[in-house]
Amino acid sequence: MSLSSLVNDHPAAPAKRARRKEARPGELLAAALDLFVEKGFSATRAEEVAKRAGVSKGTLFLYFSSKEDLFKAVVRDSVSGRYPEWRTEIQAFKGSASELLQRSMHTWWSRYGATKASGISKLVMSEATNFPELAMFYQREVVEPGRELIRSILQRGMDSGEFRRLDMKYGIYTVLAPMLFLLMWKHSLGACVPNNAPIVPEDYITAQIDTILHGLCMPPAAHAKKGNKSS
Amino acid sequence: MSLSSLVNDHPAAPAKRARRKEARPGELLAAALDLFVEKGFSATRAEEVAKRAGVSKGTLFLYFSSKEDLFKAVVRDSVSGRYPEWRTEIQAFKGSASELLQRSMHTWWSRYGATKASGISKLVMSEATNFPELAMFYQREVVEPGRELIRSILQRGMDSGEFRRLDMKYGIYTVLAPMLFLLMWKHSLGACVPNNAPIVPEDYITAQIDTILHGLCMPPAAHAKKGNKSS
Amino acid sequence: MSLSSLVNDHPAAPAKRARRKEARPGELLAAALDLFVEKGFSATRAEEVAKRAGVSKGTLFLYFSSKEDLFKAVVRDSVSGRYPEWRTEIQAFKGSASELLQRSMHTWWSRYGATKASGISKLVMSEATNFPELAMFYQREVVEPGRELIRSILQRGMDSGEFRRLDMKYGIYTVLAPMLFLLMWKHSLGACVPNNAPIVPEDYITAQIDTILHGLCMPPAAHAKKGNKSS
Amino acid sequence: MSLSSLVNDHPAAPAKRARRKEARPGELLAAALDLFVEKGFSATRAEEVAKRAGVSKGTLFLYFSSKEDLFKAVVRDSVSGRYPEWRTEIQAFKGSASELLQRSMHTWWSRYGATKASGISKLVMSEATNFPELAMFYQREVVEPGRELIRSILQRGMDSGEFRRLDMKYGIYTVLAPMLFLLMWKHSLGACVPNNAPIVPEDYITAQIDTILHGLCMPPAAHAKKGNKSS
DNA sequence: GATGAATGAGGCTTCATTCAT
DNA sequence: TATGAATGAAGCCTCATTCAT
Repeated sequence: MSLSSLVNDHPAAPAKRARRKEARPGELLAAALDLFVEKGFSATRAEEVAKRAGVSKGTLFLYFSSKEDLFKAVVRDSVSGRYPEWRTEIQAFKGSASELLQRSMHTWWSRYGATKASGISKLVMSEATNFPELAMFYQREVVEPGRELIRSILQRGMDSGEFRRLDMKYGIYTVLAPMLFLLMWKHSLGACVPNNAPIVPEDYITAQIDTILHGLCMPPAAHAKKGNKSS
Repeated sequence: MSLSSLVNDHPAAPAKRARRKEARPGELLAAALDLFVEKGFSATRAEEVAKRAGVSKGTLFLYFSSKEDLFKAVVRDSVSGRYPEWRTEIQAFKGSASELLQRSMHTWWSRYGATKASGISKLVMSEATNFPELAMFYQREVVEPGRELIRSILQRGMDSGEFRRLDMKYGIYTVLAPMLFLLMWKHSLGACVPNNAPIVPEDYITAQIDTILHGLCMPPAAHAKKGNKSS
Repeated sequence: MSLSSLVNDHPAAPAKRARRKEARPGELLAAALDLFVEKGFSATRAEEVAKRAGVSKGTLFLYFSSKEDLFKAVVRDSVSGRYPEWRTEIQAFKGSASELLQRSMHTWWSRYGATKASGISKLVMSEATNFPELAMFYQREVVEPGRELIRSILQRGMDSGEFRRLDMKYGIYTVLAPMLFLLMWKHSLGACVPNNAPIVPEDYITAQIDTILHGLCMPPAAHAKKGNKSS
Repeated sequence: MSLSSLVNDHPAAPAKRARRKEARPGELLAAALDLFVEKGFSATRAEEVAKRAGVSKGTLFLYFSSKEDLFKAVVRDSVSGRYPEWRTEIQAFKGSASELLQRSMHTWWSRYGATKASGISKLVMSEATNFPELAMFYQREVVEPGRELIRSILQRGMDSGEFRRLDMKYGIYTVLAPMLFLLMWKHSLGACVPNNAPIVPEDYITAQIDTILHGLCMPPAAHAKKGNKSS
């Protein structure tokens, strides 16, 4: 199973030889991705992007008419159409819905969340109000399909009787929220606040899955001595 | 129970000329809150804040020594500084931990999440890497105390046997993640994407609480007796 | 003998009792003198002057129409008409011209150069090009009379045969240059450069007088073995 | 003997469009020198320097990271950095110490004092207290080496028996003071006061040398044989 | 007269963007 | 195409000066 990356990894470099002109936009996008993720939109200097891409400032504007344009291109470029593949893998999964959910979330982290590329999601959320058009694009191309995937996993559990019947509209967020929270955390406070007990993403996810699946409350079978919600 | 006002309510200016030194900081803070939430920290122009507060550029710097200082003041004014009260109310709460959790989350929303002030949390997460000092300030003044509050609720449930024993370190995020996700959503994608099925915060929270408490899985023994959302 | 101060010392305070309105300008001038000398014209803040004078910023502008105006007033105020007195004392001096020169220079230092008030001379030289009118005033009121005094001392020495006959026009600078140099040094580089061998004004003056009177060269009587200028 | 050029002579720009990166710093330095000397450091506007150099405000900061940096560059360019050459020439001089002193002082004037660059010395003394770092820079780069040069001349005269033995610490000022005084005079009072008998620098220096070497007093033995200015 | 809150021109500096080469 | 020097609008902040109280 390979819930492959949601972000293009610019395989550009044909063989590291006679590439140049054709590779330019890709190199610029890669450099811009790095810097936007690292420093945010407004703190990223056009010249720095150019330098990291190995070209001059002027060249950058040959390919992108403005810094905003570059940013939009980075976001658009980062979205790859790998959902079909992912969807296929999920559908092909043999095992319980719980297992599928576990696998999916951990894989999502290792393939996407842990990647620098995940910074794009953080970036889009951060800059959404300044780039509404981009937000809509991202919503349409990334969020909705992702939601759909989560929905399919939950549906599978409900259909099999493994999961309780929940309002699907909000049930999806049970999975989505912890993941996006982790992303945001990693790229914001977690990245700049010294912390003696930092979040270990794998442990975090494991713990979240446990609660997502079984809840905080003692199971009713355990005849809770006291404190049960309805007792 | 009244988790009293989590947010300052800057009342309208006294008259026209009568507004004096005492009112200025509040007016500036209110204007700054509006603009920071609306456009982000970097994109907000000091002069614009002043103008919205009805004063000149220079006046702003009479009350806040720098834009960053202004931001800190907004955070303090809008977000932190109310924890002691909230803490007291939580400790005074009579009822099960589940009920406390429910009340706390709903109240958190109505008193903070639903207000403009909540945009600050989104803002800090968005701009944290550019303003590490601000991020640390927020971490210290807002995040840590908030975590402590959640911890106290969960501990109460565990002590009473109502909640399962969880690793507290990650257990906290079970509560924190859905709330911060909602905030981010509201202020980023949710704010600029037309949606025919928008998240209704109260319903979202209700649903999240249900899952947090009971999990997605069917309870092992109690055959479908509970867990149906509509039952 | 008292070659009294060239600068007014604001004897203002009538008896430290019912002074206020009448004393204001004087207090402001005194405060401004301090600060201008200490920090220069442009680095001195109007508000700081007011604060040191114990009044509000507005009051300052009640008495002086602008910061430039204040500066001019400070300089004009600092010039007192004590030359007649000084002149008298010099004329009354009994002793050789050499002794008179020595006494005059040392006294000049202790009564004026060592005083904070000497900063005015430095200030005028520093700001001369920005305040030409002030420079002319100072030239007329301070420099010319001072030059006249030096001239009288030198003339006395020449008349008595004690001094060589020199072109008086430039001879004056033999005395003036070392003194003004000391002033400048004290208030500029000497004031802000850490120095393990700082100039001790009294020693400096003593040494300068020695050279002024006897020159660097070995006296001809000593049958200079070699290196004599004209030998 | 040729105490070669103490000052950079920024030759005119090559053409009109051809002036490129190599010429810019020199043009900016020349413009800055003009303005700093003319108006002082604080009163000189960065934009004005740029305009006089024929470039835009932004270009200035392409070459100098700040106004202070620009000033340091002016100092380096106009004043220091020529000492080694000068030192060599002094050491190579064949003749008496008196002659060396004469030549050095007159040359110092024609090569430095008479040029615009000398305004820098006046400027530093004027603004030293406001820019301590600048003052220290000047002290280190200009004053100390200059003092060393004077010391070497005096030492030579003492070693040869031509000069009396003096405390070197203060002896240096015998030479330094008249020169710095002349500089100050030229750029402050002398520059803005109409004068019907202005100082003629060459005559001033000649006269000062005479006194420095032989003093004001009649030589003890040689009855008026020398010391007359015109003899 | 006295106050001190308010003003706003103006300074330094940054940086996206242009354009001559 | 590519370059990188040049531009200049715009941002933050200061502070002399004004003016309502």
